[in-house]
Amino acid sequence: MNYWLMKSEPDAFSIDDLKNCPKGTEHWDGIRNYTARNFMRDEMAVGDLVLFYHSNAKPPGVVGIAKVVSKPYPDHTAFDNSSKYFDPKSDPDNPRWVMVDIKYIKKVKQFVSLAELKANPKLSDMMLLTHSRLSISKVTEDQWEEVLKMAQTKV
DNA sequence: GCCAACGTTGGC
DNA sequence: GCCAACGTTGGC
Repeated sequence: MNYWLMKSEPDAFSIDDLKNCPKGTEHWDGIRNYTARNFMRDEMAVGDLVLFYHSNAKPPGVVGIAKVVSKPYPDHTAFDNSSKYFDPKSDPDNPRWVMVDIKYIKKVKQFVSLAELKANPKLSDMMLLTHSRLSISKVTEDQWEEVLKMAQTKV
């Protein structure tokens, strides 16, 4: 069991958008960063839990909990030249980019802003804070429990 | 809208 | 393999 934090811009895809998907499940397409891809491809497993984070929001922060519900599989948007995620270098016979399916679990009871995360000394090593531009980051079990405590939420 | 941080690309 | 140029992310 691993824990993750995944960012999404609420203007593009919010926690409510995920909730409103059929079965609360959507594929997490468009990851075009090797570190984030490698996490999905090599380490994510069905059942892993995810902090759903709104980036480019006012204010940014953790808004909900989701779950990984598929193994990694090729990100087909890389092959679609009408997609904004089109990547001509991704060969359908050897896909460069992968995605997983994410399922809505719940919103947090108490929103936890980036400022609050930064202000908590127990979270100073959190990958979100040390790798600020990475859209998928790891969360340790201790960090997970601390963030859920701040969010007054249990899974 | 600005810009710092930083990942990627491509020439050499 | 180095590194300058460039593009993107995302907080503010």
